[in-house]
Amino acid sequence: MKASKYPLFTQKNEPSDAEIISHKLMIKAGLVRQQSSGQYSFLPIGLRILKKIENIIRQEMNAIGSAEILMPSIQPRELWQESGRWDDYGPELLRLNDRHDREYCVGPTFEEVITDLIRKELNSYKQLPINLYQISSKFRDEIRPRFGIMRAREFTMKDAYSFHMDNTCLDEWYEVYKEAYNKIFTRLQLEYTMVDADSGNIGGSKSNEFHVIADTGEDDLLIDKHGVGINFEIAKEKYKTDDIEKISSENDLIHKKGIEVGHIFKLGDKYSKSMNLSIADSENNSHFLQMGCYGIGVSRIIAAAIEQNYDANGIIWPKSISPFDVVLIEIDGDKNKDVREYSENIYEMLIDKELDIILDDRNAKLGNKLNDWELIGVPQFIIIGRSEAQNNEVTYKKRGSAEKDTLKHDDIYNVLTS
RNA sequence: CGGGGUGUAGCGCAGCUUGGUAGCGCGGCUGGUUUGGGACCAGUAGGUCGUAGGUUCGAAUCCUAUCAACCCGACCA
Repeated sequence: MKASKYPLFTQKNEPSDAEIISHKLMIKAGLVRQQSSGQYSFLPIGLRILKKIENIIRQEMNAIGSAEILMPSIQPRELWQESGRWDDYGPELLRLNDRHDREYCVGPTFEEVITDLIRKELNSYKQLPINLYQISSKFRDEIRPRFGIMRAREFTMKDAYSFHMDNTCLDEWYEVYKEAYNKIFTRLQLEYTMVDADSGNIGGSKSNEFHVIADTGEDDLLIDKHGVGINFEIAKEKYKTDDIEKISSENDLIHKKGIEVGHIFKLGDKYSKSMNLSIADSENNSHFLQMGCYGIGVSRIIAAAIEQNYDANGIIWPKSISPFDVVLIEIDGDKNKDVREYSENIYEMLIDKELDIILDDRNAKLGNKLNDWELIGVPQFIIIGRSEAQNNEVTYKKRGSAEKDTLKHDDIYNVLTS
């Protein structure tokens, strides 16, 4: 990727309608642009980050044997009436009619659609368990969207669904997903915690939330010394008081703010019963399937990661989700043929080694380039000017540190990947 | 939905109190001088002041309505 041909949309001025740091930086660094309330276009850099997160999730879902599918976002009223949620879900469900005046909603979640799919496809209990997931756009008509993509109306979510013959199997798979979630958030290099949670209008018997810890989080968490936590919403019921300070001091719990980025549920037979998803066992006795569902707010993770990783100059991406592994900045390459050629050589060499690299060959000053990439948050810089080109070396710098090191040509790759 | 403030150039803002037909910074474009951490000089383009109506000789400015996005609250995987 060459910056001269790659549209960057960084801006110097603070956006006027952004309140929290992640929102401000996402606008300034040119990751997203607002289209209307709670709806954002992803610009090239923003989409690269989204795809990096998606791919980590995809790999870990595939690793546990969950298979990727894709379902339609516009869903017929009939399915939602079967589950009872056409009436229960409320105004957050965006409803619309087609040209034949048939009623639909824009999917905020997909229990109905996938339950319908499985009841049509499932022939035998021997096919169970079934584990499927998708990564797609969801729409929730929030009362008040806010904080940029943090609480958007349209957002990218990974939702997985599991189908089981019995509770024991559901319990086992619930733990498998839980473990996969721990792997995902560890790979994303985020400080996070899992808490017991309220299952809300998704329903079911048990649920756990995964929160990225951040002061700007909208959820109150109570965490014990082993890192095990509970959402304040259910702590209120458990301890029969609304006083969060009282609960935390009396029970030796630490109060922290969290951004909910994942939520897993044991649904039990809520949807299989209402939508009649059942199968005969080996003795020909019919059973409603046990279900689980497992969500991750993919786009929200971008904002959450920024809330945890930034400084006065901009974003600082964890290596795992940075839009690029490294930016190669040439100084006056447009005027100095040696610099340009040498930069291109280094660039080609690193591409061959499959690093995600962008060569900033724009006709701009060094300070401008550095400021752009510090704002965007790429974790590693290689700088090439006249002296580097002459001496067959490069200047290496990490995001967030003022220190600059000189690297010999042969050491570049090792340092970048260490 | 209740409360609050806000809509003026791509972005950030001033002008409004006290009506006289728009200005600043950033960004853009052209030329020149610069160039190892956001350069400087000169020139230049870009806005029927959210929209509609009203008052007035005259409205960005006053009045009414309306729309939009933002903040607080209720609500929310």
